[in-house]
Amino acid sequence: MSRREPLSRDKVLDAALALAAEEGLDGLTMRRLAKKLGVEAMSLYRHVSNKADILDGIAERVFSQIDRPDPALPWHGQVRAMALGTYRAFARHPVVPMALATDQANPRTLAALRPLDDLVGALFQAGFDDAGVRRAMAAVNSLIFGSLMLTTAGFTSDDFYGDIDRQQLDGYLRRVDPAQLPHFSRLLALVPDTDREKDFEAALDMLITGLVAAAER
Amino acid sequence: MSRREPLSRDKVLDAALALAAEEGLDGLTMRRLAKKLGVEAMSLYRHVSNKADILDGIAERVFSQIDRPDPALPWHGQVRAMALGTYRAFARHPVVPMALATDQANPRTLAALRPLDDLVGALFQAGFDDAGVRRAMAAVNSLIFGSLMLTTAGFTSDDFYGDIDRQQLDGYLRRVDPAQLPHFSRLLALVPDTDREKDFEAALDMLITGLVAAAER
DNA sequence: ACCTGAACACCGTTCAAGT
DNA sequence: ACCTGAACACCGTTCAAGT
Repeated sequence: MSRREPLSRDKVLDAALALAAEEGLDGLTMRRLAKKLGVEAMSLYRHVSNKADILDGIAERVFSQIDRPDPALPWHGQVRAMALGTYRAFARHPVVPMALATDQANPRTLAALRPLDDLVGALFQAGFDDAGVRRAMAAVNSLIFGSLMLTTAGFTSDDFYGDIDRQQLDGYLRRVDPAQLPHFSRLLALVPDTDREKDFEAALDMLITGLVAAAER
Repeated sequence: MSRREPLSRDKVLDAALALAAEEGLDGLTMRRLAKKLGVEAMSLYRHVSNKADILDGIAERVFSQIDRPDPALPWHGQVRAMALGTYRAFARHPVVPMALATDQANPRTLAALRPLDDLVGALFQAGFDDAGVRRAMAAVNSLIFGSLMLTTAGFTSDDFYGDIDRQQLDGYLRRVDPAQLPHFSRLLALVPDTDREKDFEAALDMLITGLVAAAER
């Protein structure tokens, strides 16, 4: 990968997202990123203040990909659209929720906070008071990022159920004693056939049922 | 800290939990952990196979602190008790959800999976079919771990709102333009006064309302 | 203005060596 | 049996130096 034109913040962030997608959060190092850009590690610091800045930058990008809700929708329709859009945006870049969860990324720019503002706006439309909005916002955000986390990490990750690691699952299934964990082992067999986005939608609809009930009280 | 008796896996894990509580996930390194135990880093490998093993070990400990649900409770009472107990156990050890979220910990022992089995068991009692149980389990787990993640990281963390960082909040409040983020900035002022466990309970109750409605259909 | 080389203070882990 | 010292291949980041 030869490079004549000078680097830029955008090019660094492009490469960082690509590298993180290929190698995971651990694989995203200043030295590897520089190599990918055909440059020495220290050159990156001309365009980015440090690694935390890179992680904030890629997180902000993902936040800014989230569509704004249609204000003509009823409030719970807006919440649903926002939540699903947020889930989809981050599911495309699984390292970003990981960086957020560990506080390695914490973007506080307008672009990153806009989706949150839209969500909060929809919840105020529902008629919650301030504390009610705060709780509802926390509930929706928790479900989104928790779902991403379970999607991304652990025994339900694509990685684990990918073709390569299929044998690991078999080994795992054999190690889980159905006599000791009867319910879990019954469930384990059907995890590979799940559509995670559909599961998130189901969870979201259950939460929204509860939100609507709470708003009406 | 002098030490005459030999090390053991349990002592290593005790020290690891303590160090992680003091220094965070980043501060938990083999070298620092060894120093805390009055030993060289390489001695740890006699009692633990590597760092991932330590993280699995402390995660398993937290899982095993979760009380089993009272089988006399109705299914949704069992789910509620499990979820709250899980939240509380992990809230006491915030580095563990972080390690789980980034797949640095992934314990697969009986002790770690027992709480999950109990949760799944309660959901089968509700009358869901296999796919319904899987979705309900994902919903509950997502809400728990997402809530922990929001509690632990980012602008709602204790760290951020601790006495030391109070000025940071003020600076943040000043940087958030109410004209640009009207709803979010309205909410921001009251975040410091929140009881995060109470907020989790509110979110959980909303989700359970939705779960009950889904089970009855 | 933009990039680099050498250096510093760290990591996890290995391996042969000590007691 | 249990612990250690030196070493290896990495990190993020600094700083003075190159063009």
